[in-house]
Amino acid sequence: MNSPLHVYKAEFFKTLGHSVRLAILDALRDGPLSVTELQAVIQADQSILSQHLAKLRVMKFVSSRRERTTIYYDVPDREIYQFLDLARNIYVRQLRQTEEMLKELAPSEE
Amino acid sequence: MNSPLHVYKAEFFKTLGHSVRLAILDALRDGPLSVTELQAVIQADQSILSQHLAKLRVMKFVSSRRERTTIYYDVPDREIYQFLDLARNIYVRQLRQTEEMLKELAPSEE
DNA sequence: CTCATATATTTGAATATTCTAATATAACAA
DNA sequence: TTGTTATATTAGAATATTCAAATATATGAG
Repeated sequence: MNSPLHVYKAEFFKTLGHSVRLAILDALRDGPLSVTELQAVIQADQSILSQHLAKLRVMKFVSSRRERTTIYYDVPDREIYQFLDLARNIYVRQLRQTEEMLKELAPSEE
Repeated sequence: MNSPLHVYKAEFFKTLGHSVRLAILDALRDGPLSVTELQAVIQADQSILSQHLAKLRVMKFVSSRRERTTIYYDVPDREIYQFLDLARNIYVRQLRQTEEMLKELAPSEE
């Protein structure tokens, strides 16, 4: 049950469980960006961004390459976007379910 | 950047970021199970399981139905399994990458 | 070498999550 | 009613994660 693989799977999802890290992956959808560019797109400061990039690097969601003083981050495994899109389908349905419950609740004010 | 939706997405992944919760979803792959049955399959005690089921319920990964004194849990949105399988493809590749790095390291003992 | 720019790492406090143990609730049987 | 089984919830301690601030490193210019 708590085999290394099970733990690894959990780490995989945990790594995606932060809004800044999701924003980073989103920002890299159309190709590599430098840290400075990421800072501009996502409103987060340098240190925070660097810390989250480190986590994404450890779990191999992103790769980086230096070009002079600039470091470009990239998402080498493009299937991640298919995966994120599938996730979106699911959580949109989950949200709609909640919405419907609220609608049922509102008119009768129960 | 920290819009409610972004936070919600993160919650979605965070909910999957625990080995017991992943084990629960795995156990429910072939149909509903009661809490007692889940306890048998996954080696975790009642309270723990119940707490993790609560989190999965809140995020609508599972639904529950009572039958006399027994409560059966189910995964109503089957697309979740497609999604989990896609995740597996990705993290298996990520693990292989790490494995290759280790192989490169071993022979030369660098 | 010194300075500037870009990025990474470390440290500790703030916050969130998980676990354990105890208690609560719900359904039913006797 | 009392007891029993199945499950849920609560409370607090243990642990993990995040953030902010400070510091470190790497590269290149002058």
